[in-house]
Amino acid sequence: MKLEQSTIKDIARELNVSSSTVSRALKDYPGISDDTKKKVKEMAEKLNYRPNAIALSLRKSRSFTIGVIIPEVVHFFFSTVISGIEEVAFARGYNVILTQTNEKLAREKSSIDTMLSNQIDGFLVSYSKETTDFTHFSRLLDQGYPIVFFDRVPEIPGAIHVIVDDYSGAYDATKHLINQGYSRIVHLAGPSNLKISQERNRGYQDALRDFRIPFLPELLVECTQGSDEEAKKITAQLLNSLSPRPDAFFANNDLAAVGAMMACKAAGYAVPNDIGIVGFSNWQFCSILDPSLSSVSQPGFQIGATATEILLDLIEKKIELENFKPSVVLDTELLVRQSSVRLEKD
Amino acid sequence: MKLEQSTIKDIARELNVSSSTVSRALKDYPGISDDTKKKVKEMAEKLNYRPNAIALSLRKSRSFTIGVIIPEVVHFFFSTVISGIEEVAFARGYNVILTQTNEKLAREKSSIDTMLSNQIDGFLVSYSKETTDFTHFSRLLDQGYPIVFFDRVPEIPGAIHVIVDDYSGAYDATKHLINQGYSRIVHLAGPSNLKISQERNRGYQDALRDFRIPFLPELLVECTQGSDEEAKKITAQLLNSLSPRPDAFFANNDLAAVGAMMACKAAGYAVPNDIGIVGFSNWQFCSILDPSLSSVSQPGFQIGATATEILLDLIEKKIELENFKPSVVLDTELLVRQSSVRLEKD
DNA sequence: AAATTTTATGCACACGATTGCGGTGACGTT
DNA sequence: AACGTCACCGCAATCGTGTGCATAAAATTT
Repeated sequence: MKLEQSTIKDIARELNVSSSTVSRALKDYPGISDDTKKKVKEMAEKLNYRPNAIALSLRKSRSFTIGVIIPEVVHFFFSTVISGIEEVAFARGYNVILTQTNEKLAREKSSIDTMLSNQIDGFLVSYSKETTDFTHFSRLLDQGYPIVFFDRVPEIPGAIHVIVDDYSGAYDATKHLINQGYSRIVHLAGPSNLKISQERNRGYQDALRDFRIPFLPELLVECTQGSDEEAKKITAQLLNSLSPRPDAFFANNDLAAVGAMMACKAAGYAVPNDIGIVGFSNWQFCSILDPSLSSVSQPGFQIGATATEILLDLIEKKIELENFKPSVVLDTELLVRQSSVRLEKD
Repeated sequence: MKLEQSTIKDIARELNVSSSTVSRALKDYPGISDDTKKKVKEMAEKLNYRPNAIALSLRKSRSFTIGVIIPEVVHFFFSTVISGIEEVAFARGYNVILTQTNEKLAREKSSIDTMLSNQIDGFLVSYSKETTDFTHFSRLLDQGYPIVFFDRVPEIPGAIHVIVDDYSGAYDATKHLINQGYSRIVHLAGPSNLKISQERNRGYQDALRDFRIPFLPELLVECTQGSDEEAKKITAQLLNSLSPRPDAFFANNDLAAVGAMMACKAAGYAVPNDIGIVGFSNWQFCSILDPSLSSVSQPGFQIGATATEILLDLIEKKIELENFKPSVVLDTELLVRQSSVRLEKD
């Protein structure tokens, strides 16, 4: 059914030359007469010749394809990262093959396997929440496969990281809330096995300490799922049980911040006047909420772009793993909107 | 640097058998003794053998990879579609290679080229806004390449479509607004060259007609960009210039609906009591807005999953192009939330 | 005119896996 | 002893491209 793709041999047969001549002519090798070069190229055009990348991959053991492994696609942050990856890869002539793990370790491993089978040139990875053992990655590194980790990065030797400055982002957010006069600040934290969660937590606590606000363990709550529903429940409960009540929420992610905001409204508190809220990630919806949500923006596109540039440089040996600083930290930016700025009154 | 992958030949050499025997043993071909099968498999395990998918692709002229071409990744709807695609492809043992066109025709064509080079087994396409000529697709179809179009689909012979029932969705949304007592209903339409925009427009107008509400051309406005900013401006202007003012907005997409909502609030109108609003697509943020936004939900995941199932069936010749109905229409669902339901009062 | 260099091209093999066909030995049958 | 059968396995070609080496023809030098 499918029409045959024409090959170098077809061109060769048509022109009564050898296939090696055709190959060289197409690549403008020296030692081929301009005359035959012209003829070959015309015939290639005529036969609608398209080089077979698969054959080339086999020959060179290179596929010009990079594999991307992420927890999930339907996530604003990750989709912006993908966009950055795709952009750079396309510009430099690489393909992107994508898999999502849905936060499952088994799927992470199986994705790696099929990608290895496909002779992928390198990996871009943000690992799943289930992943606590990293030997499947370190083995790859030992074998010399280029890997660049982003966002969620493991503590294994030789791994290159592209991350954002979670610590500073969290520090700035907390500091901002303090400056706005909030003092009983809850941190809705992320899963404690993720380094990003730890860093944000650390930023939160350091800011409190620097401004001489006591850290109260009961104001630190882990939201394992990170959904708005979960945060809503937790917030409602906190507002009920704590006395005096919290007067601000710094959430590990925007959805949790939204949950907190909904719970506050439902409990009859005004945001931002009674309770201030700051999120993390700067999802698209932050600016269209009412009140609009202050959030720490992570440069997703830039993360993807930077990670890809580094990976391709590694693949093309433009940089050496040995003398490369292991992690790139991109700046976060606190975007102050309505949800954390007390209005003029009293 | 990169450690050599072990091949069938390595196993063969190690065991003093031929590579064909190894190949057959690994695949449990008949005519190989259980003894050698066992030995081969053990050695494969020991050498950490992984089949080279590239070599297999070359031999079979099949890559077990499908190409996905979409306008942009950072878009809630498309990201859910991708998720559906990835899920089905993974389950059936296929790889997904992804490119975004950023709505550029040139990029669409070049993506097709590199994918063809990579011997892709089939295409999943939602074409760019710039695309008005479809010969680059029909040529592929003529050559026998399986293509399944989704969401944005061209009117060319032999093309298979997976779409949602835009007409009914728009009809239902408009009908709902009418039932709620709104009568001067603006439609913020999409680019008129896209079929989805045309269908939604048709649903809007038919609903008006069926309920004997005159269609007023001045209430039909095209939002070419589809951003919240654009819709905000347009809405503000409409509220100012029209008399009597509009009392409802049915937007072609959720972002536009949000823009309309913001403009209404800014002009001092209450949503939903003064003005009702319904969006389209049911983006994640609809439920967390205040008031929450009614919207027509498109089953993005299911679109991706269905399109992929059909494509793989075509690839594997489980179905024939000839006797297959050319388009699958998935149901939309109107999700009624606060923004379009008048509160008890008067 | 002979020797040497240059130019243009072809041959053959490699990449890794698959597969039709043919070969080899063991065994049983007449 | 001769032949057929069967289980088991290897040879070699194939997919499309690239490349080191050889080679023939042409151009240049001596």
